Amino acid sequence: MANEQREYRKGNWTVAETMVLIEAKKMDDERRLMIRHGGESSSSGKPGELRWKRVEDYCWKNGCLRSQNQCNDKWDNLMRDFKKVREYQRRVAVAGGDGGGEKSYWKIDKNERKEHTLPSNMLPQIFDALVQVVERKSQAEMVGGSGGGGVIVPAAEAQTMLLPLQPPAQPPTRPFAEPSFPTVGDIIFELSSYTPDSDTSEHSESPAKRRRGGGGEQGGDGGAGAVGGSSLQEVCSAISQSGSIIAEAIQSSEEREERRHREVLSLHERRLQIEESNAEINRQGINGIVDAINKLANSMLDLASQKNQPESK
DNA sequence: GTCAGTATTGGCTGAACCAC
DNA sequence: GTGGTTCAGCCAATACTGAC
Repeated sequence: MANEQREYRKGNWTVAETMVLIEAKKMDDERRLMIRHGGESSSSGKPGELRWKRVEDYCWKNGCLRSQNQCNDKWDNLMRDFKKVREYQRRVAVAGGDGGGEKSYWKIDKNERKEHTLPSNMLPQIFDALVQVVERKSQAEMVGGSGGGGVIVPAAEAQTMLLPLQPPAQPPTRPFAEPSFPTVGDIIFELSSYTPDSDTSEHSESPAKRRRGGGGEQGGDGGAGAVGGSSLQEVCSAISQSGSIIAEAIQSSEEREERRHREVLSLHERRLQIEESNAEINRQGINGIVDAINKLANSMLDLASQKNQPESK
């Protein structure tokens, strides 16, 4: 089907393209999970149906004209940056948040980010989208287990969901936003990182990370957050679970909305195409009729002139 | 057990951009 | 013009997963 030669776009990825890629990856993850959990016949292994090809196709359908290799590479780079930021945010949370020495990633400037070897320009909306994909994936992979796990609620989402009375301070697309008001997301972040089974992503986290084993520097896995009383743990995990439930509800409703929006757009496009082709058909039809009438008129004139001639003689 | 596909990470290069 | 930075793109290495 997609055998035609595609002309792939080059150059920097726009935010829109990146969001499409993240969406594509999310869809693909969902699809694979469905397959894995028996939702579909396990045709996942079709040799011809390569994963990144599907991602590429999805991207093309949504206006992101990149090749599967480009998508793969971009995703790699995205994940690298994302993990750095996420790790930093966790450290900040564990160290006591803004009260302590370190500030949230979103509150530090470019130079400070550089000092921490963090990406200088990770956008909150992209980070949020990645949080949704990564956390959902790791959660889904744990399904069957307690399922609880600490969910990292994206900063922007947490703000909208827990502070409904906030004025619409954040425009739909935040150019290079640094959330200026208190980041509830960070608070949830903090809570999430305290949950007993906090490191949700560590479970799914890279085989490679495991392979590089030892991972010396990050020694502070799991147990690092040794929190005092078990009651505190319970409260934290309860809050975190509630947060995850709310986040999931919001997320699924957003997804539905988005899907509907896309359907409406594609319907609109199809309608325009049909209208255009109708107009074209009408034009051709009218032209045909005009031609026919002209021919008829001509032949009538000919006929009339022929009839007139013998009489005149 | 083998193999193909995939995920992840690290390293490198080249182009584009920016500050000086 | 030059040097530094960022990012896309490419490659290699390693390990996991699922099919056979």
